Amino acid sequence: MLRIYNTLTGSKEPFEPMVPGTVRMYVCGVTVYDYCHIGHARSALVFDVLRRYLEYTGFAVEFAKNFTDVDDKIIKRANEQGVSCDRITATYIKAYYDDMDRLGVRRATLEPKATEHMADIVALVETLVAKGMAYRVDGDVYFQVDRYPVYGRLSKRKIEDLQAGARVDVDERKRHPMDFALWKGSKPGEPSWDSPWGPGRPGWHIECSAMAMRHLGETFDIHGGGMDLIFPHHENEIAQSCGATGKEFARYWVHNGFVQINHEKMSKSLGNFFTIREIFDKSEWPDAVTGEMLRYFLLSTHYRSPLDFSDHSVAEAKNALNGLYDLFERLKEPAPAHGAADQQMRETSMRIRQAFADAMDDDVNTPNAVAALQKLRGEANKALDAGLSAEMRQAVREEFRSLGAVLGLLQQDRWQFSRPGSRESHGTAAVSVNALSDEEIADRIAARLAAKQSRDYKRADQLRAELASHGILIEDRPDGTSRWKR
RNA sequence: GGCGCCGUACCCAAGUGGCUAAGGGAGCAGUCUGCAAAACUGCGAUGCGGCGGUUCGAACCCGCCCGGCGCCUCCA
Repeated sequence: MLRIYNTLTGSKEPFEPMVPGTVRMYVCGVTVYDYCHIGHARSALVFDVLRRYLEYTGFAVEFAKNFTDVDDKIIKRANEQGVSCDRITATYIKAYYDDMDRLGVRRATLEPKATEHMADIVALVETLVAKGMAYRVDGDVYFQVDRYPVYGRLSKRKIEDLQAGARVDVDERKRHPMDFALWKGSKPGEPSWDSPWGPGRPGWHIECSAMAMRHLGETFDIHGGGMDLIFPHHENEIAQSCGATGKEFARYWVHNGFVQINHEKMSKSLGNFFTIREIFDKSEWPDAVTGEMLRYFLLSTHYRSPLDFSDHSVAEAKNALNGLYDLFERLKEPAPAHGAADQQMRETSMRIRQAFADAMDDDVNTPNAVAALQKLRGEANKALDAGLSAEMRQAVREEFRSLGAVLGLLQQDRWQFSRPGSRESHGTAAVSVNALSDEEIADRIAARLAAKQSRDYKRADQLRAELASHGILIEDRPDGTSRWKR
């Protein structure tokens, strides 16, 4: 059974959904005003993997991930570029999908947008006003923090401490410095929607409450996001949601750690961030970075730990992945009907499947899950030396496929993995310029084989060098034939 | 000032009271090979930032110290 760390209680807890067999989870998505960076990638990946694992263990998952498409930063960006907010959000939603597709992040089952839930948002604010938990000031509506007595229970802060440490300019109209906007009256030229308090737009926190409740119910299972959302965003979501319904909002709060650069948080102000597309587009053959490499890298650290991004780390991920794909090539070799190591391999495979599940059950310990996969690689290579039947080879390949699918890894064939120009790259011509066709490669390999047979090793090495210059590596089999890889 | 996190081999990274401290990458040596690649085998922390303490027993618990970081303000 899955045990997961719940920020609300500060401990790992056995995970049991409210409705047996179905998990309802909500994850804070992105504000669509710019390209996603690796930090966004990590967050998306963590919850993508959690969702995949829940499905793997048999749950149906209702997974909502929102797009924040009304926001100060969007308005600012639109004004800077002299285009509409809709134009900005459409552009970056498209970019988001492109990036996520390359990372292999699956679509959520529900992807609500704030602009499409104004009625829900307004209704929720009205409820809070009616209950005396929110008050109106001019065209704005604020949530009154001290009307929610357990405010601070998620982030373990006391209102008094916050007050003492507050560095933000306090809006004098607020009754308490920590009160936050549910509804903001709009200034001329800003996008706005009608409301009982005049034209305006929602505050940042209210949209998530309204959309989560609309799609998943007043109480649902998992709510996720980056660590930095614990306060104030998720704290405020809890206050306004629980304040409105009198019920618990999300039962398990899950937060992922940051991606860092040289041990510092990536941030725009430090100028040390990398966008996902930049990493893909700047990398060049033969060191091209693929989505799978980034995935492997991001999953090789536990989701709650900080993780340092560097080219070196991604290269290590690539090498680790390489060993796996080399094994797959071996598994494809012609094989006899019976193998001496079949039985042993079958048992090993089962044992590792269990180890993999144990790792994932332990608060989604992907580094251990990956280690299990690597362990299987070693065992499979050994079994191959001892003798594996064609059937068993296929079974081993299937094992990698099914476990890999939980992490979103190992779903490709070697060829697709190491040839970014073919499938991963989006219209990059550079890679294919000096690439050889399969036929040309086959011709040269045949020529080399002939040279080898006539003991003309000089010619054979020459042909191998030529292929190498095109990024083709030759591996000779024991029987004298060769396989190749890019 | 408040709340919290991290420090494990050359690098990345699991392990959070009790078998020889996972796994990967890099390196070195060996087997195999015309050579190479791949694969396999072996080597690699008597020690887990430091010093004390608790315990039969600690990388894991407690205290202090050193070093690094995060949140408290938009932020994955």
